[in-house]
Amino acid sequence: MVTRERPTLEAVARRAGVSRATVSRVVNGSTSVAASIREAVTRAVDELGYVPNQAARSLVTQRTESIALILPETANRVFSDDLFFPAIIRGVGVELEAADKQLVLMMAGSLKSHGRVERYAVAGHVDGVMFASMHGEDPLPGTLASLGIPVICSGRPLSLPNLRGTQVPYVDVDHFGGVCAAVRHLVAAGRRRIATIAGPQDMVAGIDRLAGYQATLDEAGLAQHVALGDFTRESGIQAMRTLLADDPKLDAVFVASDMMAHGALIALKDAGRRVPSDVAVIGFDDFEISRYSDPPLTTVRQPIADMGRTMARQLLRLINGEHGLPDAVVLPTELVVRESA
Amino acid sequence: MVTRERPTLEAVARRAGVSRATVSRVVNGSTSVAASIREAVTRAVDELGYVPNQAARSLVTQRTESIALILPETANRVFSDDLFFPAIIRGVGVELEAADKQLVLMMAGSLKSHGRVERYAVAGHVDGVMFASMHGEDPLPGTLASLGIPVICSGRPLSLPNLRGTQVPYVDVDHFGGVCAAVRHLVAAGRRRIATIAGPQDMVAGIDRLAGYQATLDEAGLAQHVALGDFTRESGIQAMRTLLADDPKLDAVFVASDMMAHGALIALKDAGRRVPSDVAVIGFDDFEISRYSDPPLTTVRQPIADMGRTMARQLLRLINGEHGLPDAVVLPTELVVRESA
DNA sequence: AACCTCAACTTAACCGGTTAATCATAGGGG
DNA sequence: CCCCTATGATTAACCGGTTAAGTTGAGGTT
Repeated sequence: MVTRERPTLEAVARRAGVSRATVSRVVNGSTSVAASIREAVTRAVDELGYVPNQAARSLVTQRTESIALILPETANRVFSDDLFFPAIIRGVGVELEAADKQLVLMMAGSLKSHGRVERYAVAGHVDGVMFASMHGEDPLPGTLASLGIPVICSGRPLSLPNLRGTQVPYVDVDHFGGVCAAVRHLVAAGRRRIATIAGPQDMVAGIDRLAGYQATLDEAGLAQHVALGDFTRESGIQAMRTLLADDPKLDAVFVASDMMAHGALIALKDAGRRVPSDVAVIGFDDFEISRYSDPPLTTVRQPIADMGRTMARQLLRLINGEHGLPDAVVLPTELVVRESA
Repeated sequence: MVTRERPTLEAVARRAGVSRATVSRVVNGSTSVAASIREAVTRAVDELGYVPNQAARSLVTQRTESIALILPETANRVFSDDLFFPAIIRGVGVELEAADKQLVLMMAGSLKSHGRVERYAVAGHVDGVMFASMHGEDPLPGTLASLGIPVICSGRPLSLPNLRGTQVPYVDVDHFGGVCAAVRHLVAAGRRRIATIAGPQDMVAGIDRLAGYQATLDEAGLAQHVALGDFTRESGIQAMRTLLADDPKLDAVFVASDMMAHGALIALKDAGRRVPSDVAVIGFDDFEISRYSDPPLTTVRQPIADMGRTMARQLLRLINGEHGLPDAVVLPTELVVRESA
């Protein structure tokens, strides 16, 4: 294993018979270098296989060309996270690759890791930080932002008001609108006893989706039946059983996540109900598995990868010091009608 | 947005009334610093909120304290990748966090991105590189290794022999053993017409699993029926139909991935076969969804997160210059018996 | 008291780039 | 013919750490 010495600017300069500064200019594509010299330098670079040392470069430029993505590694991580984060990562990755930035992934659940993340960002190891759907009210984004570090969140952060004036910009999807479309679809189909399985009320996704359900039922003048779940399939099963016990004659249920919706389908089948004839079911997410459930699930599609891309784009702008960026970007959701409703 | 000046070593030194070198020693936990001085420095560090500048540090130490994980962003990415990579990432993340290293994620599919990855690694931006299950014969791991960069692969790399003597170490699971256990289970249950849906033959997972099937059937003196899939559910459906058409009386099928196994279940139901009474089905992966399929899937569990952890551990050792590391670590697989076989 | 040792600190060189300030040279204007 | 100005290169300072080499002084020897 030969740890071959890597050529430095100096070496290239000597070989090309010019100064370090000139080589630096050529490498960074500066104008005002004579064509002949430029060509000589380029040749030397190729011959030696020169690659700039990023550490040296960032030391002086104060830029690292990399971005951190923080994933919440919470105690109660749920399976659907494993369907959500890859899509986010993919979206982010595409956009960063185009901008030739690197993606640094960090998990942050414990307080200890919070410190780690903060120190890391503050140490100037990254040019900006993205947070993927935090649970609860996490102070970290605000803290970093108030330290002058470019930050963006996926999912509207909870408790925005009192962050000492530091508004953390975010990208989210239109939970509310999507749910309204879903519930109206149920109403329009003549359903009148429409229940919901809501998500955890410490997450925006949980809160907003429940709000959408409530608003639409109010609008239609129908009674509400709410059960709570935590986005897991198992909790969907439990919640569905509870709802059936409370109101055996319910004829539809809007479920705040696909994973819970699958749980609901299982519970309904166990209870001898047919979907959609007895009970209509609509989920939220449009994960791939929902195309293959029994019956295929009608659901609200959220553009997850797009969220990742948008986050990355916004953050890059922030880093470039662009002004007048929106505090919030809300991407549209869309009702995908299959067979369950 | 106040981009507050970060304090430097110099500032801390002035405040504590000592030299930069002394502060550096304290920060790095060197011995041979008087307790009183150490305490004064620590206080200054706290008061100023000093955090070392990583760029400056790596410039001299030639270490970045970060590790790259390369994911293949192939044209035909399949859904099961989204179940596989998060687990790998989680495993890797846990191990790196414990070692206080950072994880840099890179996608590498196109040739262009190959160059990007190579340049990045060569630029000394990371201390080592991990490759997650590459498709086909990818020269990149070998290239980097021969450049003296610590490298490790998840999944035995194809075409090892001719890499100019550079053997790339890897971590893999015991595909062969797992499949043997699965197929023997079928044989022991009295199944005699055992088909298989194999994975793509340009991936070790595809190749080894087919080999396991073939070896076990040889051993049992049974005839082989092979159909090929590409690890997608859709291809599982197709392959199962083909197998049924070829041999309507088959009584078992080993499927090389859970996702394809679900496809097979769908196709079998469509064809009016009951599982497991008519046809037994065994998959490979043990993804969470397989606990909830209809019927719950008997499958071979592979410890994916463990693979990530092991990869990270091995790579860290490699980076630390430990000798006598095994070229290969093969983790055990385990048959999980549910209801489909 | 002079000398040596050794622990603990400081000095200064260095890592590999960027870039402001400086300098050389050729061309144009008076 | 001389001076001034561009143009394009070089010089050198700097980024913020680490660490080898050098300095200082307290304590132990003889």
